[in-house]
Amino acid sequence: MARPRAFDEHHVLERAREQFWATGYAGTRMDDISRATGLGKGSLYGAFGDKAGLFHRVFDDWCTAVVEVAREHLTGGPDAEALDRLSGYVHLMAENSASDTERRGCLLAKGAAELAHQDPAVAGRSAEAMRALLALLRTEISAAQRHGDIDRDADPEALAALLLTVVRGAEAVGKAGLAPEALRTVANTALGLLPLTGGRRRRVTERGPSGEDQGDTP
Amino acid sequence: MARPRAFDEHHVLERAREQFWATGYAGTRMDDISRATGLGKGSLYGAFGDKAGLFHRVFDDWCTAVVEVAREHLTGGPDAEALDRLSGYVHLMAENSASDTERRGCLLAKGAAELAHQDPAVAGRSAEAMRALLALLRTEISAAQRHGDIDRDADPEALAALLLTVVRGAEAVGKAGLAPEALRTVANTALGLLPLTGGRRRRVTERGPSGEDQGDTP
DNA sequence: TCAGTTGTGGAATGGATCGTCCATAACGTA
DNA sequence: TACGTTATGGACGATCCATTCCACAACTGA
Repeated sequence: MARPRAFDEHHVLERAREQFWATGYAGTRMDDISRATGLGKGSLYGAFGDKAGLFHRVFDDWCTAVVEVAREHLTGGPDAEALDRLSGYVHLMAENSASDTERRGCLLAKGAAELAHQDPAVAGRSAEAMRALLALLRTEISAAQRHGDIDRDADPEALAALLLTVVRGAEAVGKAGLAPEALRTVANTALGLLPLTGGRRRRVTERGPSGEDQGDTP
Repeated sequence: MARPRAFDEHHVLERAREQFWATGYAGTRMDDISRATGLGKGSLYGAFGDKAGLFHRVFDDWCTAVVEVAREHLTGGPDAEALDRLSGYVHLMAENSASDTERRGCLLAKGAAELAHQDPAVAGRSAEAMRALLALLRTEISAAQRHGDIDRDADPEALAALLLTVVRGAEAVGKAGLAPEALRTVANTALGLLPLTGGRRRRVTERGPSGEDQGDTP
């Protein structure tokens, strides 16, 4: 009963995200979102409460997506390929940061930077995402250790925290203006320094034509 | 001739920085700054132009300070202590991020996150700071290689980029909510994975009571 | 001491912005 | 088809905010 919504909520959130992503929370006007989505203020406020509510919804969805990407790339395969999955994920994230020529960065980082200090909901949600990413990385590192690719004596929690820091750090330094090639190098360097065992051991930090791919992962 | 300024510019910039740091660029009102500094609008605009000008000034000073801290910790010593200087710097930065319980993060990261996409001045200044930090780290890594502490075959540029990413990444994940102990661990892990030589080789990634300091640097 | 110049604080201004309100539209149900 | 309910969109009100303006203060040089 009653009139049904004429808009696709998912589509509206997507447009709203574009706005918040480009100009931040405080820098985005509800009129911008109204124009970008084609929705009138009445519908916007009726559906999402207020500006903060809309942002929380967008931010929450983004955090979910970030963790989901990690989950897709890191889980669901044999231990024998765990190291390749880790490598693939780290390279993918570095490539994302490197190819972000517009310097928009990641909304998770941007939102946390702008609001974590003032908004407990944002602070909590971003912290939850960090914990989830850390857990996914730790699980894969343990898998690679089980298969003997990574030194069994290494602390998986510590290595996971390092890789998470490298991935998020690449985003940060990329946004701050470090050259894209340098970001790709960072992924190679970090992966090359992991305490690998036997046949997996490599020396990706050797001098040479910089930025070349070691060919182990896309 | 003419009436002299009654305020200390340095002091005013300090207070303005506190405001921008806490609430970001768009989230800070000139009234806030007027109240925080005790300066009337007339003086504020007379001295700094407008809001953007004031922010640029604050941001520029902050970037200078960030690079200066690195310079103080990384330069001016014998090659024999280069590795210790690197270790000290990375630990210091991680500790800074870990002890930032208010989640304010670093103004360099916060400003770049909010404005790099829209403001070329901010984008340029942050990129310049990144290049300067990278150069300082590379120089010290080369010094440690000359002295034989770090593997001479390693690419100093790549290792510098990695350490920069770890340092800035620690700030980012800390702001996003990763546990402070994890940040301290990250510094140890990253330093422990550097391709050290002979007597300098350590195994800081071994499992054990997590977060313990290896005792090599404050 | 007087004139000229620059600094100071806060009121005033004009435009932007969040959120509300309301007349109307679109649907299910009786 | 008539009615109750929810959606829509844009005008509107109240506030906020960056910037300007101005009357006055403080200082220097003559």
